[in-house]
Amino acid sequence: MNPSDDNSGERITEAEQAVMEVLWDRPRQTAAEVCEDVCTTRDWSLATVKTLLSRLVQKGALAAEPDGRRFLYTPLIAREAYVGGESRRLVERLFGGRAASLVAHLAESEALSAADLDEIEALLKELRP
Amino acid sequence: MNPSDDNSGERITEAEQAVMEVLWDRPRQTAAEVCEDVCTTRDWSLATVKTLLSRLVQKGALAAEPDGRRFLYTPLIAREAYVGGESRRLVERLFGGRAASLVAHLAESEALSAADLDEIEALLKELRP
DNA sequence: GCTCGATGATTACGCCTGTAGTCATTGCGA
DNA sequence: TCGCAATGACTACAGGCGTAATCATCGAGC
Repeated sequence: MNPSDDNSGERITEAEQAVMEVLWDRPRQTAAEVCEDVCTTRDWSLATVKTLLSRLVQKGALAAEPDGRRFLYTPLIAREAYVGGESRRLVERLFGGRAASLVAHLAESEALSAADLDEIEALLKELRP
Repeated sequence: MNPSDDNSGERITEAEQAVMEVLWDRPRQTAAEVCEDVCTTRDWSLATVKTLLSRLVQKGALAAEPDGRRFLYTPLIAREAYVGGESRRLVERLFGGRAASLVAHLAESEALSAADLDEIEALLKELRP
């Protein structure tokens, strides 16, 4: 089992993910800083960001480190873990847990470019000498 | 663009998907028949299944063909299209649209068994002669 | 013809989510 | 020291989702 596989219960929603992304990109930011980044792209108000930050702290996805009278927010779960969890969930839901089926589907539906195929092939070679 | 890419707006939720699955498996079933299948696995009441069927018809995901005083339900969107849509959405959300990254992630996080890797390898060979 | 059971439609309701306003506090500058 | 501006906490609220009860209807059998 991986550490940082803290997939403990609480789901992270799409809006929440947007907030996580900016903190994964650079941890220890204030609410205002996070907003500066995400409020432009998603057209949110600062209040919205604060709510999402609170919910994420409540869910144990973020740590809030006091810094004077405000907080610096830092992810407690790694992006790796989140991405892994979501991927596994999708594979489970849509392909009965068979990840190869997902790859097959992507390939057949032309979601994979020739370059993608190259990349995957290289990956396979690397994974087993 | 594929036909049956009727990804027209309306999202299908997880509960709804369970209903779709049994109709993808065998189309033209009544509410009672669908329930017979899904009510055991998900522990639902017939009423719940009927609600989900109604919502799916409303969303344009199912056709309701009158059969006497009841309906036979049939998927209007192909499972392929649904699976493709969901997969693309995930790749977009988590990997910035780069499907190869998803495969890489699955491989590195050991979500892919040796058998999976074999299968993918065979797939690649098949995809390009 | 009339009642009963099956069936779809309607309504319900609590929780989650997205989005945001307001309130209370508190550190900082004047 | 005192008021202000920044900040997190609390509250709000509409819409979607999961789950289900109830209602209205209609066909079949007596």
